[in-house]
Amino acid sequence: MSTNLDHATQSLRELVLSGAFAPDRKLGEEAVARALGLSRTPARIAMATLEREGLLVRTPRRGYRVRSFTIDEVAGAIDVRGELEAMAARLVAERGLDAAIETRFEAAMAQSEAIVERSALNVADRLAWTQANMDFHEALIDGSGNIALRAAFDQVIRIPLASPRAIMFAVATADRSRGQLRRAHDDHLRVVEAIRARRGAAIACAPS
Amino acid sequence: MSTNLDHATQSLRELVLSGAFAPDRKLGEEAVARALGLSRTPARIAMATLEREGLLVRTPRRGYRVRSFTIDEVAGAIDVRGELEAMAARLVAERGLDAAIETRFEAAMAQSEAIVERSALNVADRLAWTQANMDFHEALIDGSGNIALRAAFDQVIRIPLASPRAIMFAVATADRSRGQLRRAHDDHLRVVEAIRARRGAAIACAPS
DNA sequence: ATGGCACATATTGGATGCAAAATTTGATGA
DNA sequence: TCATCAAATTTTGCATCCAATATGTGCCAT
Repeated sequence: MSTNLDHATQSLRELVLSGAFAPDRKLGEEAVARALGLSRTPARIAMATLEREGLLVRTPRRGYRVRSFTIDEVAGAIDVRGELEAMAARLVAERGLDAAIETRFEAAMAQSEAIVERSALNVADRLAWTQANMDFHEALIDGSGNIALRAAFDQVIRIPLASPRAIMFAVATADRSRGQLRRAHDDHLRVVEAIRARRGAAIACAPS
Repeated sequence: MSTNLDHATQSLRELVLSGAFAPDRKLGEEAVARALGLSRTPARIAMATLEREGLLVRTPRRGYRVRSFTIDEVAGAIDVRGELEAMAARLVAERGLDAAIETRFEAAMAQSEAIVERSALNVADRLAWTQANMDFHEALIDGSGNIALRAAFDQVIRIPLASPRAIMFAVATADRSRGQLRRAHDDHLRVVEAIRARRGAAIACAPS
């Protein structure tokens, strides 16, 4: 089960990420509460959570505001994500693939393979590819079996456009060529192969 | 200025880290509120924050409990920290040292150098060394100029015993030999030297 | 004696009320 | 006209209150 609070936090997160509030402008508790259809108490808690996530900035006694990110900051986040994923791949290679993770890898790969092979790619295809891409990266992180790595990853992908989910849209806004998808897919193939061969070292791939 | 909430969060964090509450046991709002000398509202926000940090676990409608960490999880966190610091060192080497960071490096190095040279080390010395060690690592992260790296680092060092502050006490509980301190100090020297020489690659050091 | 059910109690989740601090507005004087 | 200061209003931060749900206890039936 979930509570209203979880829902409120997620809603507010989506609102902020969708740009519903202007960056660097004051974000009043009352306004947020109204936007969420709740009172100020859960709104306040959701805002505190988003502050910890880095999406909002709080100045004591002066409220919250939406944090803005520069291109360099986003690029930096993607760098860190790549580093963490490379580490995850090494760890998975060392530990070996357990059945559950292997299943997730294969499902994601099959899905993305099918899409890449298609002749014409519509919006639904691209969304599906994005999902498969995310599933792959999530499986990689989970496979590492390192909860600190997982926590760091979660922290980093909260930076707008740094997530595997966002990359699709970041590159030329929803118009990524099949060639790029193909390349990302091949990268993933190489990673899985290296993991299977237990060659942990020197796994690196372009962000996807 | 700071508010009561910031104090509450910090106090609760320290209480949890100090083991004031038994792990995996229910942590009632009322109890926390009393422990903090505040009402339930700020207590709840502080608990939500600590949940996001990973120190508490929440089950909806069933409250929070203190999260327990295994040895492996702590070790994993230290691994991730090392990886992030290595990345930071590379980035600093690429960017070059700006004056402010260089000053911080030198202050930390001087402090730790002075302590390592001392003949007998009392508790105050060890605390001071811990502080200098922390300052060094903080300067390294800040010097990277990558806010995502900073955020990931902050997330990881919240795992008990994974912080540069905690390492001192983790190894044989406040009885680290001068040899170990010496080695850590030398590691730091090597890192700074490599950074000065702009050799970003292959910087790695033992946790300290 | 033990398992299950109903009732009593405690606790969470959310709304509202209140005081303090900050921002805005308006007035006054230079 | 513009700056400055003060009053009014808004907003934050915290405490308390209320409803809904979970938990604990004791009784009853088998």
